[in-house]
Amino acid sequence: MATSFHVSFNVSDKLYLRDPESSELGRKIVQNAINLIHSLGYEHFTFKKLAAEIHTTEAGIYRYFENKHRLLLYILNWYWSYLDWLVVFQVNNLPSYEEQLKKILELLTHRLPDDSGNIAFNKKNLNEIVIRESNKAYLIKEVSEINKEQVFKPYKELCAKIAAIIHAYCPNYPYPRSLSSTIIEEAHHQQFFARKLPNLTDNETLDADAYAYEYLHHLLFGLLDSVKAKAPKKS
Amino acid sequence: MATSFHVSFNVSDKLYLRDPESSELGRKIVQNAINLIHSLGYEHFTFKKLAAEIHTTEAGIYRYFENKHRLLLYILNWYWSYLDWLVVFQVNNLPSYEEQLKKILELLTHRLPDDSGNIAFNKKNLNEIVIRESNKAYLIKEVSEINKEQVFKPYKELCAKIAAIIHAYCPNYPYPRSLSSTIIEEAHHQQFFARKLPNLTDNETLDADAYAYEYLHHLLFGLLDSVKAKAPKKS
DNA sequence: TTTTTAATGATAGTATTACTATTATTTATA
DNA sequence: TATAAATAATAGTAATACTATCATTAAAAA
Repeated sequence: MATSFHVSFNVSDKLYLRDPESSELGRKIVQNAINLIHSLGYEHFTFKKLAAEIHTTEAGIYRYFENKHRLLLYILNWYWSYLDWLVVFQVNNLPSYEEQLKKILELLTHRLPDDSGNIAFNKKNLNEIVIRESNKAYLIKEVSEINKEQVFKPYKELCAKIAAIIHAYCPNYPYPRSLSSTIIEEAHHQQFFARKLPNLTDNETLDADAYAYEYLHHLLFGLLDSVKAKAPKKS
Repeated sequence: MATSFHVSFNVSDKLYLRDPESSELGRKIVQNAINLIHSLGYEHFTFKKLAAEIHTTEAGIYRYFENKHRLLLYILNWYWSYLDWLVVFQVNNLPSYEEQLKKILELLTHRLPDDSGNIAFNKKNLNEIVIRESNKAYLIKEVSEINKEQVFKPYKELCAKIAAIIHAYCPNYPYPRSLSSTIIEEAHHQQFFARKLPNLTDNETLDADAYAYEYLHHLLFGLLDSVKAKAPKKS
């Protein structure tokens, strides 16, 4: 409500039954859900276990979220909205599109910066559940129905924002949105692979996040610069 | 056993309790699982529903597979092994590495060819569950433990095979394996997005599979050719 | 301050899921 | 023909994914 950037953001009110930002219990649910999904994995995470963790009851959590998928979506929407906000405030004012794209790669491959505002969530855990669980939010049979409820809006907006910068950097590139979604997805996948299934990557020495950055940097600029070179400025 | 390429392939025997290729019931389980996962979605798919479908009992299915995740892994391993086989027999003999890579993109973005052998599975359904469900096989907390049981070997081998062709086409490219896994993953994601969340892509006119092919073709060759151009042959 | 409302806590209960166990029956093999 | 192996039929358990009810507490309105 206030102009402080606090947290509600764009998160669709379709995602919850009662706004978890509006109460202490609500905030505890989300905070602890992040940590519990992180430690158990989404499949083994249940409302009953979460309730035990925060000394409330299962029914108490059901008053806030219809089911655990909605809660996951809520967390991811928060993350996507927050990244979007970071793009607006930490990226758009950088002097060149190249710098902007580099900064975006950094944001996508590294955990959320610590400095930023009054955020109660464990950023390391949040980052790791985004990497491991975010695909489960949309790779489902019901994707088209829930898409009507705007629950992917923050993801689409983030994707569009990055696509716009790609387009600005290289107006001739014909697939800015697909490249944007590819960068987002692979920022997560390549980190996951580098950590858990390293044969699927070429990493040998770097941390997973640094590796994903290097790889995507090379891919993004290799591709875009070659397109720029082929179709030189008309002016 | 025979040299006919039938189906058992590389699929690790850790994946099943009793080999589903060894009996009529086993084959029915896998065949119908593909169709039922396709129509219900992995999350709503249960052994009880599958048992009803093929007029057997839940316990009967548990004799073949420990749980539905193992069954999914079995199906995916079959798919990855089969693709690997296709790469060996339909790709490696093509006259140029460029042709080979194009053929691989075609195989990754289009459903399995109909001609190929005595395959009882519904290829359209198989292809669609690979697109929608394959991430759920490895984006899990227990990935490292199950990885020890070799259950991702076919995926890694496929990835390595494609990486080798990428390397042959462009020896200077420093990330052939990551690019290979990216191509595989995005062949599926971009198709899914083009169908279900089209704002995440730039597709307007093509079928999802054709779009994914075009996009990845442009990405792969745009990138590799620019690397080739930068570091010309030393000979 | 009292009244009303809203949120929470405590408890119970149901249908489905994810299994395991047992025993009888059928089918294949020795 | 005996033996073993696979399947069918049935039952049962613990956990999951919810819904419902009612008492208590805290917050807001009168």
